[in-house]
Amino acid sequence: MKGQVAIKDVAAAARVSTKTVSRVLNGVSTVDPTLRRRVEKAIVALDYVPSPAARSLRTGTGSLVGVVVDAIDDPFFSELVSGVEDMAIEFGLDVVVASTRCDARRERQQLLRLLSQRAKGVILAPAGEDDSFLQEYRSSTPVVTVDRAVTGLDSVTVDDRTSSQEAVRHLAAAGHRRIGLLGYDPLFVTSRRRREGYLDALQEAGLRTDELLVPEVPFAGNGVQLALTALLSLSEPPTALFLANARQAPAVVAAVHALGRGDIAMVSFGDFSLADAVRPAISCVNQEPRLMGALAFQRLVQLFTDPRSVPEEHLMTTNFVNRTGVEHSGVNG
Amino acid sequence: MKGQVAIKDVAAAARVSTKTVSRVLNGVSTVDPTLRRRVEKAIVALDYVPSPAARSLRTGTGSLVGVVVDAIDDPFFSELVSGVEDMAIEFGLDVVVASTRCDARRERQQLLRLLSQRAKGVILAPAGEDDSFLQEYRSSTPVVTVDRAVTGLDSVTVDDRTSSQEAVRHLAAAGHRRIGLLGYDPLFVTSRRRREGYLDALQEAGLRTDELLVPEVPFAGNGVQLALTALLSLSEPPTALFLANARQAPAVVAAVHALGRGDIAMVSFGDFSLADAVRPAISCVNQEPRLMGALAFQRLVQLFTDPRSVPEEHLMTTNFVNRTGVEHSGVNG
DNA sequence: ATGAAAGCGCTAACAA
DNA sequence: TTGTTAGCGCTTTCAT
Repeated sequence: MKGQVAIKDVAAAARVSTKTVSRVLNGVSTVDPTLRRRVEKAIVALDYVPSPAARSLRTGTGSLVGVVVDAIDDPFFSELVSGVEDMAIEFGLDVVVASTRCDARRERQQLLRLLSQRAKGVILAPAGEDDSFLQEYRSSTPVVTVDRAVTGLDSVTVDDRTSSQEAVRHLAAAGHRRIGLLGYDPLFVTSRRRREGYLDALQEAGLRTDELLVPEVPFAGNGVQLALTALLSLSEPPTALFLANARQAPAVVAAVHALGRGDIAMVSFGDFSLADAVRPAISCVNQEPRLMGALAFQRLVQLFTDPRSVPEEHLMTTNFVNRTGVEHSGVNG
Repeated sequence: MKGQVAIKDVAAAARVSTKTVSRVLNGVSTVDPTLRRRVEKAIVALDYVPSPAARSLRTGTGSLVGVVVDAIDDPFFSELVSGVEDMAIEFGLDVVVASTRCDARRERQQLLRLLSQRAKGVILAPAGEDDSFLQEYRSSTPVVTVDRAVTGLDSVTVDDRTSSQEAVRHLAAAGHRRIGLLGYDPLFVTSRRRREGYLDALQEAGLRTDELLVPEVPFAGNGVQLALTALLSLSEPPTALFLANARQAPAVVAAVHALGRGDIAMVSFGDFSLADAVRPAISCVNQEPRLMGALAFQRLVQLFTDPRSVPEEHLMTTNFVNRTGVEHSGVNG
């Protein structure tokens, strides 16, 4: 518990040099089994724990992995972080979290902090558009991007466009002809892709598109409610909504219910708690954020051993959780 | 960006000693303004960033703050962590997250990791019952406990008993005479306190207590569904439920709806997403996890300067979010 | 296969 | 007020 014991104490106790202890610690195979045994015994006896600081100072890289996301209290990202942590613990690495609030400046600041901490690697949900900064950053620290891809970097993302098309297709198949898209923020690639998928589905179903049904809603802030009421007061209001932003989805659902418009069908990109409990139940594109985190971490580990490997853009498949029938089992709806 | 510049480079550029640079860095006031200026200029010019590793090695303490909680993907804790992070960023500290999964061994392991990292302080939601370990730990690292108190340690918690009483009182006032308590796990202090508050409210309303209405549900795992169906199949089933565990609350709500029993009134300890959107809407005891995190951090900062100050048990007030009327505005219910 | 010595970047003592 | 020296705990030459 004291943590005062240093490598030299272990060396003394095992009557070897500090270097031999170091070798044992790092699993160097060219150590005499007898000595190794002595060292291991001394380590246990003294309750020795190596100092990450000293190691980091010497080697230039430590046992910290950074996870930089929009916000850790966003369920999508908190699950993702949890997935990362589960993996990290297996590799004996610690997870430093940092949120960007979708602010490029803050993102930069957080990344630089991690750089000064000599983080061993970074998992990042990129907010800024400044790719050149990331490219340069990448040259000193392995980076794997999640949720949103950046060309030239490793990434783990989902196929936003196709998944969205599939989701909207369900609404069209249910007979809806006026389908709104709520949560479109052109600032984000994902958002733009989801809009494309939405348009694909409309075209596929032979429905005409209508700009009025796709209001722009800033990702941050709570303009969703406004956009929703605007949508509903159109002369030809939508009968169904595609919620393209998992973060805002619960707010929209709540607002829809508060307005007493439970008749409006909704499908969401990204699952969320109680999506199956509201009436009517809400079908979702399931992104599996936890798995996304785990995959990103695995890729990061590969980059540790092979930092110059050619960037991989891993596309995860999504699965559509259809809750169309669910509404009939309740007493409501 | 290179991060290769060390203090000696700055010293050379400013034509002072490294110690003077160090003084400027640490805001020591006894530095000649002229020299200070020169140093600051050099720092900017060289884009110098101090090495936390070296500093930590030398001083024995670094810029890392640990947050050890049950699970970071639990909305309560992810909000709490977010509150901590917001504060930490202001103090130039980094946040390391670690989850315990309510496992005492894992908690211990995570705490020891943070110890070896020489974390400057730890915010902990204690899972283990081994207080003596924590007391000893405390002697080397400042610790502030959240959600659950440990005697002898600083803590930020809510008044579980009184808050629960208030919540259950609302159910009694609505005319319910058979009120169940779901989510009781005697392993946790909070859980026991909430049960007490529940009993207080029953007594206050002159309702008889019934052990059958308070099934024990292990905190981890998903025995809630089973407990729920057991409750509902009693000869005298409850007409209302007090959900004492925010984590399981959404699952219970979903199950209740899946069973088509939207007629059952529910009140939850801890607010959750869409509690206002389900029908009937669910009133909640609001714990303000984000504020809890911020307060814990503030206390931690005090402990940095005064590590031997007498432990404070900060009790946060909760506010009851009454959504009783909400159910009438929807088309359902 | 093992060890001695140097040094990573910083700050605590001490000296000037 | 400022600088010099030493050393935090580890790993990396380089010698043995």
